[in-house]
Amino acid sequence: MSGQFRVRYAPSPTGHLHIGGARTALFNYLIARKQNGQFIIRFEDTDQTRHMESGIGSQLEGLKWLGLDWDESVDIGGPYGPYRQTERLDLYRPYVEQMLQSGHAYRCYCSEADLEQERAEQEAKGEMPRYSGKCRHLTAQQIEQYEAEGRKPSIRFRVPEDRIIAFEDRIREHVEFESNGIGDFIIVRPDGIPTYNFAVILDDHLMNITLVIRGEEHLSNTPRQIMMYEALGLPVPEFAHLALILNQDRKKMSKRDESIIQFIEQYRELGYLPEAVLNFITLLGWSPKGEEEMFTKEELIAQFDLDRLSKSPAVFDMDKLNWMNNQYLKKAELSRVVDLALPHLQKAGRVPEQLSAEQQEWVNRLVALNQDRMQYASEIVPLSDLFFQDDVACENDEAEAVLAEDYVPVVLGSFLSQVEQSESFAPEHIQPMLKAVQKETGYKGKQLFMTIRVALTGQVHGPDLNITMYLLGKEKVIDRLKKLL
RNA sequence: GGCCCGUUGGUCAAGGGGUUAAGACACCUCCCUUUCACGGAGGUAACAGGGGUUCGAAUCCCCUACGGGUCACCA
Repeated sequence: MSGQFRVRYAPSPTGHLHIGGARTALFNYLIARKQNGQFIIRFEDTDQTRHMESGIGSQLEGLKWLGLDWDESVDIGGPYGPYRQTERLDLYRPYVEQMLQSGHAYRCYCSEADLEQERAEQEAKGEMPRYSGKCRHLTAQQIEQYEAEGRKPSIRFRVPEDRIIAFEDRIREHVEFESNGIGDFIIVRPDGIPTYNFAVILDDHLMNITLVIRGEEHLSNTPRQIMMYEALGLPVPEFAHLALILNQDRKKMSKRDESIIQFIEQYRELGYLPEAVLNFITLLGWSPKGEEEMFTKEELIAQFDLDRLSKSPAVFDMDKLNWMNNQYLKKAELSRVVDLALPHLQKAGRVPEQLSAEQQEWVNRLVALNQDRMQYASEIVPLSDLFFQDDVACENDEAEAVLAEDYVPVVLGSFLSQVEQSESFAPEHIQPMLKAVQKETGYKGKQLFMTIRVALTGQVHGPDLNITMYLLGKEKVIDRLKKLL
């Protein structure tokens, strides 16, 4: 099994799948498939206080929706399981022992309150908070006394002094840190559960991970991890640190930030197409070789390349995502778009839960009419407003100006009588009526079409007029025309 | 504040010593269309600033500025 290419996505299950997490997972996935390696999903749930059981299912579902699949994880198992850290506690124990025995780690009896006070004092003095190392050299008697007091120790890693920790990041290239800038950090909590920094290296080692692709926020954890690998005599994997995704204000996205839709789940709900979201996210921090940028998952796998990942952060551009989703929506099967759009119409109370055959047909036509202009499926609701309004109001001055022309009554009157006399109101029969109006009144082009469009919809922009009228229905058309005459 | 990372149009970005500095989104113009939209063709717009190195710097080096990350018993 050694010599294989193995990567992993290791989220903490604290909530839904985030754009940033999705991208990290995606890059891991793409390179794994490209290299014929394995893609593992592991859950880092050692923080009991923040644990959310639903997080695991939700993360996996989000990834599945995007079209990813994996070789090993909690749902399908695998030879390196279990795949959640709280189930791997026994596996970590020997390494803790080894650390303690070799002197690379020591017990620290400081309570959280002690540490907080220490931090406060340091801050008061204008120093930066950092563990003082006061438990580094406890005597046997001190330890005995602490134990007698019932204190539970945490275990700290003894950071070596005067070391330079250097590594070759696949994205950042040469990076180095001084060990002196790093305080002794906790690797096992008093309750025996290891902290993230310790558990990751053990899992990555135990799971034979060869390349760690993760967000830039982990870059400064890397020297800590390398020191631990070395203390345990374990091989160090390769690293690739991805630049972050920023919001429109060029800030890291915070959970509360509403300027941007952050969770994959929300895109699904709004009726985005997974292949569009996948395509778009890939382009955040990665660029293809040529000029083409619309890719299927398979094409992305073939093209993906670590060397083309960007070092600088990317701003999430909603406009472009919407454009791209529209591109995919236009090419999608109508029935698929209908399936996405219908629930939104039902939720808005526009059509009933149970549709008659005619209603279904009406919805199909409505969606087809708007398929080219929808950015995402739930937009069908605002786009269909005009069919459900009792009173048609001009949307703006431009529209009002159209109806203010002196030929308006002539055109509308002529068209009204055409409609009233018509036997069929099918789209193909509407066209001849317009011709007749043109012949009768002499008005054509903008003067004819725009007048009728604004009269019936209040808008100067809109979808195909004949079909709009057909979907509106003869009664409503007559009704709206009469109101203006 | 220390440490680390970054900086090409409004946004995504290519380009890594010699280029008219690509392409995409957005925006604008024109064409097509008896309306609207689609589509097509164009256009505006960028190497953060200052020093070096070099015949020559967007590309290499240094400094400054700005942005970000991190300094937890969070990941």
